[in-house]
Amino acid sequence: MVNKQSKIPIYYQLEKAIKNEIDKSGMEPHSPIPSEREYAEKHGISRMTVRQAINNLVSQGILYRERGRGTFVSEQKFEQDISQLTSFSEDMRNRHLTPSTKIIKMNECVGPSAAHDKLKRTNEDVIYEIVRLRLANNEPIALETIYTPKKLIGELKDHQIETSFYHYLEATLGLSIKRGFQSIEAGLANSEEVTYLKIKKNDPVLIMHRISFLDDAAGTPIEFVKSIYRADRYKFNIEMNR
Amino acid sequence: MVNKQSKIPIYYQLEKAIKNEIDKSGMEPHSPIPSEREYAEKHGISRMTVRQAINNLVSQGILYRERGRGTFVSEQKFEQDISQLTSFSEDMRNRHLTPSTKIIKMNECVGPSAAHDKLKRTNEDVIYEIVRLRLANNEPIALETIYTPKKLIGELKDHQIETSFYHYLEATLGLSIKRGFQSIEAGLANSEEVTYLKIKKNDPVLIMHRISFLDDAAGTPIEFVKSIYRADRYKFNIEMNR
DNA sequence: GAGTGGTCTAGACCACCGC
DNA sequence: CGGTGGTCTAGACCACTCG
Repeated sequence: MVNKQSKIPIYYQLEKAIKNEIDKSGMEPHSPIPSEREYAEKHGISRMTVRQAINNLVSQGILYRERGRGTFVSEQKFEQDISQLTSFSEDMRNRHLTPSTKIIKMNECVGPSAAHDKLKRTNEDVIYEIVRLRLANNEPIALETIYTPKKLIGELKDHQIETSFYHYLEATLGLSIKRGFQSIEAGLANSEEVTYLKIKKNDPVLIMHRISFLDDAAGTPIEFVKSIYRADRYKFNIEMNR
Repeated sequence: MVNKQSKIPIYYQLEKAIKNEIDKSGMEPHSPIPSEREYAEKHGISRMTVRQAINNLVSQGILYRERGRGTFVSEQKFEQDISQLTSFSEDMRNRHLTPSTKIIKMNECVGPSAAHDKLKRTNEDVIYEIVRLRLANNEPIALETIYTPKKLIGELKDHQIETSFYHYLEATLGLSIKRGFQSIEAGLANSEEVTYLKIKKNDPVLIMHRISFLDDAAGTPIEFVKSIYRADRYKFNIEMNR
């Protein structure tokens, strides 16, 4: 029930109440909720206020309207989760595979370099170069090179990057990643890649570049990554809206 | 100026008018637009109607509000446009290239086939198979095969698919595409691809598969596409959120 | 205090759907 | 036909910002 004396806006109370109703009473997708006029009368509020509550739920993808028919519970609640930035480890777990990591090498570099440029660092800044072999169910899938500024990461030990780098950034350092730009190309494996990925010379590979940015006002670049994926073991899946 | 007699909703007219104002008059980010009451008085409409127009622009990321201060032009206009489903033609224009198309062949097929399965069609349904060579600045970029159900598309003529298939679906047929699933792999060019794309045997290529769905309640599959991109001329760019 | 956006009311007419 | 959501009005009071 909504409380008209409360400082909390009525539309907001109603929004939460409707959401609760759907979750608790286990309403099926495509089943109708009461009409706007019913809600208005039941709570003794204006229909426009009811509409504001329902509008919010519609834009959250929880409800949908059909003119002349009514308002219904949506099927998919997570329209926002489309095309999410994921780490290799998360990606593999989504595919029901077990990720693991083998560190090939770790260097500290000063500029100038492409990585200094991409990460918007001065040439004096130290940047880690970390090369890791990524495996799924113990099969090599990708050879990955991460560049990340020491100033933001601090001293790095091997064991900290033996699992998920994203997890380390987020859980241990408390950094929050906001977004990233990826590009995906095709190419042929070079001799180093052939060795680590256990494929043949000139086998096709997917080449992924990514720059990720922190969720701060400046949108600070936090990592620049180049990954080489075995084409016979990996493909990118993307859901897109129009 | 809004027309109160028009069948087009006032809020929608105003929404477009404000958007135009911002684009045309080259308003800078963070500069204020007129207040809601000003718009209401100027057009002789209710403030609630003005709010509906502005709300839409806010949710599109074009404007932002600050309580007690006003409504302002946003910095980034296209937060929503992340990872958008785009046609080849749109994609090329975004890259400042001129797209063109050469139709290789067009068949009508009945099932069973993988396309019938993907498009959720019965074996009796006729499905178009359209093979097109896609060029940018007259250079071959991709060899594309589209499967689309005749039931939804109607009779197809060559000239209707010489430009953008999406444009034909949307502008001519009035179909609205909601979302699509894409996968991106790497592979080696086969002899047919070599010929059309003017590359060498065993050159690397990007293989893209896509299924797109209509914006109806059922989410009807409207196209299943396989595209082979020249790896030396094309890469996919994706912006992702976390 | 004047102006802004945020919330809310109590109506109204319309287009559309399903019976 | 009655019920639905879509649009719109002409007000109102509030919380907030700024000079």
